[in-house]
Amino acid sequence: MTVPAEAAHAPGCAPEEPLPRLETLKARADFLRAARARRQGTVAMMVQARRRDDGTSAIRVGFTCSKKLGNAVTRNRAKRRLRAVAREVLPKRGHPGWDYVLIGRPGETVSRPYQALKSDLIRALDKLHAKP
RNA sequence: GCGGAGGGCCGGAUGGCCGCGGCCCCUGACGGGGGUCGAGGAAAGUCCGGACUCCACAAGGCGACGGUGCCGGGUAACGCCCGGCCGGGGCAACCCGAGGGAAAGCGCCACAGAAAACAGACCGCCCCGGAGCCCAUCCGGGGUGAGGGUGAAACGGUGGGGUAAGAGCCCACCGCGGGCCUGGCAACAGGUCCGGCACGGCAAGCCCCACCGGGAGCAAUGCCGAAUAGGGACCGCAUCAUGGCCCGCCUUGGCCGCGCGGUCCGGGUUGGCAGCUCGAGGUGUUCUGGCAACAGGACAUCCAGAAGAAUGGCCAUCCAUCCCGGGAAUUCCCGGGAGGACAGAAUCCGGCUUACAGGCCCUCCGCGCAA
RNA sequence: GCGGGUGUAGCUCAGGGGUAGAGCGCAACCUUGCCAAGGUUGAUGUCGUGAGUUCGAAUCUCAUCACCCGCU
Repeated sequence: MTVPAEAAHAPGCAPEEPLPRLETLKARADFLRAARARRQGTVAMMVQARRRDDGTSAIRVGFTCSKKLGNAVTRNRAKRRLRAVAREVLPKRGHPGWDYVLIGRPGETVSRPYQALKSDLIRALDKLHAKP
């Protein structure tokens, strides 16, 4: 369990080797393709993942927070927390050449403690990658 | 001290690590580094008013449709703001009011009641004549609208005189209407004289009067690139009926379509750039005019521009606030815990409305106490 | 950004100033050996919320909330 130790000095950690860059998913079609591929729900979010098989190696990630989350302020807050946790986890745990979509859930995405949110994403990624 | 009225302001602070968007500079090809700026009083609802852009462009009249509605002022404009008037509420400070016209017309006023709008008269009251010995009662004729009960509202109200009984029939006051005078720019107020009741309510029912309004909206609109043959633009010639030109009709112009020829662009879809942030600008101090809204001037200072959409994530301490335990009869101290309102720019301004934990300041009113 | 519509009984909807209604559903009873159907009777409402106009508002006016639908 490296999570507590990592959290202790996580803010200042300098990466040894250059981690793969994150790109933002923007086109509606990419979201629809990811939704048809693998998905895994957790307490605070739904994670969708898809291997692109187009030869490129970038990790792309998109975020969805619908009106069910609440008004504009809570939607923005949910999306920013998802973005923060993705930026911290995906470069190390994500697979190159995959697309990921993180979907916020009402209440939990905003109110869940940050460390729990983070372990939710790690556990979801492990399950998604383990699937055939 | 208690209770109340009006107005204004703030709406967490500091630090650390990791990040985001615009602009500038340096280094330089993917990139990296530095500097600087980066949400609100409501950014919200989209309820009004504008700026700006386009709609093939205008001028005038009539009519629809929509809006506004005491008076004066402010403003680019407004349905906003300021001052005043009138009506209503409150002991008061003060608050509330879609507040033009009901003798231009139409309509409605359920139930109850004799009668609901313009006159009439159900129970009554009174007089005369007759029937009846008289009374009671009945019949006929006439006067009356005082009394009764209904209703939200009943044909001016109260008091007195008067009368057969009554009645603005007469008188006083109030109310209503009209004339004149005074004050005021005006709404209106005050005074005086006359009339002698003749005009119930509803116009947020239709309506009448006055004033205002062309339509759409930055996803407007302009430009560039890729791509593709069904579309479109322009010019010239021809030209008849008719249709259309962002509510209808009319008048005066103007334009478009149908056919032939020529030239040019290139639909859907998708991407980029401009519009795009400096404007009736904001904030602070101050001067002049004004009761004020506001106007004019001086100085200083500030300026978010994204586009799956930045302005953040996490942590610590402090500050409000609350809870628990302990010491002191509350306030005070110590320890622990909880914990931060409503809410996120999307072309830009001026308003209105709505949401909002907690806190601060100023002015005023009533009551009580002390001096 | 612009525009439109709806809100009434558990459900679907009428009613457009004068006592809130219909159908389905629900409950009780009758009928039947039992059930269904049928019949009789009954209960049920802050008329989304708050102000205003009016003697009187589900209805008219204003504000507000929620939901739905168009156009670009």
